[in-house]
Amino acid sequence: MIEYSGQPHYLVAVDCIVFGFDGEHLKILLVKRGLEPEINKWSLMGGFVGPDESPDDAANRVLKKMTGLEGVYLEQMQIYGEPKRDPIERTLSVGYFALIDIHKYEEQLNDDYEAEWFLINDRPKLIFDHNEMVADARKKLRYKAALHPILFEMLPKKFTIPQLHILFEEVNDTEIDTRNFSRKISSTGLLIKLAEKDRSGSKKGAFYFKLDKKKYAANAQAFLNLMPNLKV
Amino acid sequence: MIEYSGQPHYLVAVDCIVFGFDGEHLKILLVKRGLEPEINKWSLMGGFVGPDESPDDAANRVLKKMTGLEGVYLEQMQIYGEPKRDPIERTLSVGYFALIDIHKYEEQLNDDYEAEWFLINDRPKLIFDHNEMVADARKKLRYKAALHPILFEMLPKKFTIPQLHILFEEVNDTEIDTRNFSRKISSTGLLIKLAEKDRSGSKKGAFYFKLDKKKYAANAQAFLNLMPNLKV
DNA sequence: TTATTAATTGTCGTTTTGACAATTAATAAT
DNA sequence: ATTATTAATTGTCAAAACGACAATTAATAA
Repeated sequence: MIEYSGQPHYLVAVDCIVFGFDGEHLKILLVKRGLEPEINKWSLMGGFVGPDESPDDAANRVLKKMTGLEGVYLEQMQIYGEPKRDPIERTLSVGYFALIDIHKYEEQLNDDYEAEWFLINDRPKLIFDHNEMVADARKKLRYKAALHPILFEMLPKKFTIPQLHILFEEVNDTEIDTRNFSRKISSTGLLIKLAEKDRSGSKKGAFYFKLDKKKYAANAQAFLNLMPNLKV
Repeated sequence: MIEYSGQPHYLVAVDCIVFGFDGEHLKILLVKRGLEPEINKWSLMGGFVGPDESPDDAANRVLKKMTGLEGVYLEQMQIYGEPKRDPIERTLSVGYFALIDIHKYEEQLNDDYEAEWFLINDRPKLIFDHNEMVADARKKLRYKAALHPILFEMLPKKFTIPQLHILFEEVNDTEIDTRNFSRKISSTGLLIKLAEKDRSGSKKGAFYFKLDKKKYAANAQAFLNLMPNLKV
């Protein structure tokens, strides 16, 4: 068999920044690393890319293994490839960010892996360059969410406008006028109002909405301007 | 030395989609592949990631080697990692797109490498998954250029609004109203009008402009809405 | 019955957008 | 020298979007 002679070979891994929303704050899912070095330290969930899978496949596999979830929103971020980033041997890692419904996860919790949710603003120090990855993922999430309706991925099927509002504020770390927000979200035409109300949060109660999946699919690539003062 | 035992190792490469603009059309720079398999077939310029460099470093090195240019606009696109994408042995490739001033390149042309500019819409079939990479790069270029002032990177230091206008139309494959375009570009405040005129294109002549580099740097991350009908 | 609270709908002046017209500065033709 | 021609530039205006802010509504608690 022919080979590209003399070229160096490296390990290739994937690391996933898993975002969730508990109704109040943005969270990320971390695991305790299971191998040396830095064993038992907090890290992103990751794994090596196997011989018969693409990095995308690997990310989905890792996510399935550690959360039990399939078909989650997963997006390739960038590659991390500094020569010395892994002290043992050279490993390039493809960073992904994932958006999941935090409640869905709790149901399917897999206790084999020590996974835990942390507030994005109060998380432990992570191994290697994982801290940088989280910072990058957060930026990318903001960027993407300002233009595309992806934050729904972190909410249950039925959700209220106030819930969505808090989520947007959390992701963007800013206050958004409640009244203008409702109007903007409504104008996207992506939501279908349900008859049912959520009475847990207030006396009046807030109507539940669900995604119009057809329109959502059609608008996944469209530019939407979902944030005020988008133009600096 | 400790190793991650039993994990497979792969080759890691970079491939660059180099965009240029000749005043009329969008072009890409291709090279004739110098090694087996598919030797002498047209391909993107690429190379393996060396042991002491990051993928970003490698992309810059390849670009320098094949075009003579340094400090060009280079952006990581995504990783291509299907197991069978390279028939010889498994190679993952990080795709980059680059924007260069086509005239700058001509000056520094390096004849050691058989590089040639092709119209983006009339290019030869490329090896492996390079055709897919070009398609992806084009999409990404459109996306990015709709929001951020990056197309200037393909123009000379002095350029006219009509030149910029044609470039925008080329990249987006659409017609843009000349009058609204000038106004929008002016309103960004990124351009400085020069006293000199370009008289080659018309009787009246068009004023030259140059970038306000300070404002350009400040707006590199800002959202600008540079395309009409951005919202679908 | 009233006070309270949060959700929802409404108002309005300003800015942006995009379709379209008029003017201007040069050269080429008469 | 005057006029026609051409492309660059500036201008107009109605519709839509934006964003600051107020009023109303539907429930519960006092």
